[in-house]
Amino acid sequence: MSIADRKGRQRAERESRIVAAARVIAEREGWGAVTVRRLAEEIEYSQPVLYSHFENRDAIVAAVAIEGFREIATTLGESVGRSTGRRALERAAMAYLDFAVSQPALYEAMFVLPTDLRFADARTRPELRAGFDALAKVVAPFCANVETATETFWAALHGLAELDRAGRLRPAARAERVAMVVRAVVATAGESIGRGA
Amino acid sequence: MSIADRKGRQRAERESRIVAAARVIAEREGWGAVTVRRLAEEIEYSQPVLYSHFENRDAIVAAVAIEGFREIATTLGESVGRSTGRRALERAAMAYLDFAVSQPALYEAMFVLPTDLRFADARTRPELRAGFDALAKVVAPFCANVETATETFWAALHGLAELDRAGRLRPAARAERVAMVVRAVVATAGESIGRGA
DNA sequence: AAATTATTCTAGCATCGCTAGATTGTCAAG
DNA sequence: CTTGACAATCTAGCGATGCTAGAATAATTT
Repeated sequence: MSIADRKGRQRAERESRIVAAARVIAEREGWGAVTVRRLAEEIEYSQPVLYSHFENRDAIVAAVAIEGFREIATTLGESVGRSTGRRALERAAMAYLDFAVSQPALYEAMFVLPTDLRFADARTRPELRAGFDALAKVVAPFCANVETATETFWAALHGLAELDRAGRLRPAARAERVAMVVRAVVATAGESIGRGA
Repeated sequence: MSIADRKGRQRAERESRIVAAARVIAEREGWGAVTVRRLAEEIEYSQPVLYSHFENRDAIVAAVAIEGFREIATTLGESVGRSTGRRALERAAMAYLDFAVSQPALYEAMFVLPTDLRFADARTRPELRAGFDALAKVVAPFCANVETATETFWAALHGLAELDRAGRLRPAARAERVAMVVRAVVATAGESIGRGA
């Protein structure tokens, strides 16, 4: 079955070349420049070939997004490292923002463009959950209701990333805003534990 | 000059009919359904007429967005009313989220679709600033660095709105998340004042 | 009434996502 | 080696998009 294996490998490789090309073009020229014709030219095949790999253009964007979710999970994990407590919070927050700002098109694919990737749902793909778990880990020491606190922490970071990316916040104050979010999580710890849920 | 006035009025009215149609269609069927042909049919003129009002399709979206910025500013102001302190924070936060969730297409126009409306900039249009100021007003009592604190508060609300809209948070926990943000602002007050800037 | 200007429409271009049907390549059976 | 079946791929084109040039109409001025 070695020959069928080779075909399968080549097919998989072609698929990943499509995704890689989409990602590169998007990051360089924006998602508007990622057309099916352009991708076909890039991988040196005709357009219908793309549709044997992906149902439609959105599915290609979604494939890039999933790459992004995988990467942000490991990036968050690595950035935290062995640090704990407030230090871990700070590093995770900074790493999150750096990720979003340094790869805006990737981040856009993950959070702005597609809608068919469900989250708070049973069908949620594991890639989408890993990043959330990484955040939950650093938030947990400070909050009783971890799920809600993580959602809120994540939302704050996401909001900072989005508004920053859109040029709607003062770039110079980025670190200060991150520090403020971290301080907020730390400060609520006493209250929230004292108050219960 | 009454006749020229009438023409000006009619022209302005036609323009606002375009914007209104775009907004209604977007809210009912999504922005993808807002095509130039569709809008032309809606106002019962040919397509080129639209281009005598707006430079391109994006400019129509931007016009809807500006309506949104005007409205969210007054909505925030009204929701706060005479309340102060923590109460004012809570009401503003809830009003913000309600606005975003109840008019998703409008909110999308304001924050997702266009990029040519600049913010932290000298050319920032006053409509875009008013909402920010409304938030600053309720945040100010709790923070020394109002500008940064308002940016951060706004980002938290925006993140909650976006992730909520995309179905990536548990809908049932929305109020809890808002409460958490409010609590965070209140809790940081002591620290941030004590620590200075 | 004629000429000029402003207003609006018809018709079409380039490009997009996507697909049906023809064409080529591959490989086992005769 | 030939042939036939099957898989892989391409050519060509459909419908819809944003946008625009140039024709046609309406309004205003001379």
